[in-house]
Amino acid sequence: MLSKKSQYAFKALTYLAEKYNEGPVLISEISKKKKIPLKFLENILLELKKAGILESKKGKGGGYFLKKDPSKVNVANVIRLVNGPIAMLPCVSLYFYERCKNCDENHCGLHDMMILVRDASLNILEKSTLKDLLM
Amino acid sequence: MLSKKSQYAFKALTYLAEKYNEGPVLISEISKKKKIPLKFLENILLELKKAGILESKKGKGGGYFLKKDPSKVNVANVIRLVNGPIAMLPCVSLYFYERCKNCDENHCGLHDMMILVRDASLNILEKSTLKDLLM
DNA sequence: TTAATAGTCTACTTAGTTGGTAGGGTAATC
DNA sequence: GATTACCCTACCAACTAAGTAGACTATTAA
Repeated sequence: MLSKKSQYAFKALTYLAEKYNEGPVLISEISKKKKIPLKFLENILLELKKAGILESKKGKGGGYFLKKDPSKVNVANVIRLVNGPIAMLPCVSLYFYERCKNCDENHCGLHDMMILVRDASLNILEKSTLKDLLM
Repeated sequence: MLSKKSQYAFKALTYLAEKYNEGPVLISEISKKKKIPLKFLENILLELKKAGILESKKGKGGGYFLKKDPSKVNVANVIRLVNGPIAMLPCVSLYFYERCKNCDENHCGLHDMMILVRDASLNILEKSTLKDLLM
């Protein structure tokens, strides 16, 4: 399941996507409009900035804004960043791989099945961008 | 991600699937062969029994065994039972549905995308059984 | 019929994560 | 140079995951 943090992140990102190229948006505005706790949102936006998805401007007239066009921001990457692995097992994760203990990956039915599930999910998430989330 | 508990459950179930129709198997045997903490495994097997997946026999010569043929035990159901929802959001879950707060499901791009992901995953998990996990 | 066996139950512990809050510091504009 | 608004550190309560302890109960073979 996606954490609340992830859901907040997507709400904030879609809000910023709607206002792309309209200049910086205040944290407090996003917080109010999307009903996200202000200080919690601060952390999330900061993290997104450090990951290169958002950009910010300080001082009067400052705020946050998307660094790239919404159609260039990949949904799978946002999930990995804020929520963690997409795969259901560490031993089938592409970005958070960990070897299985007590289990030979070459002879594990669960392993193989989870690769199928991962690829089915990624097939959708990797192709989707922030733009696709707008309605 | 699947919890350790879920991974243990699948290891135990596949072990029992391999020994289907060979009579009851001791918790201690499964624990030793699959390297699962004994008391933890006890809880898991009991839960699987209460859910109607396993059957048990007490006393000498007792143990646990599959109630149905491995090809009749659905992987998706085991995950729901031991791990919880398969969907990435409560508002798109079939068995653990919860309405979204502050968000209209009919006008939410994330909602729609997560339905696609859910269906792609279920398409694999609902069709798979314990038999498919054997190698 | 009783002793050994083996599952069942209740309760606890410990560590880590989630979802926040508080409050001050620092940098950029007007 | 004051104000604005981001940035950072720390803290907290509630919950979940993972595992442990120990007693209890039912079965069955001798």
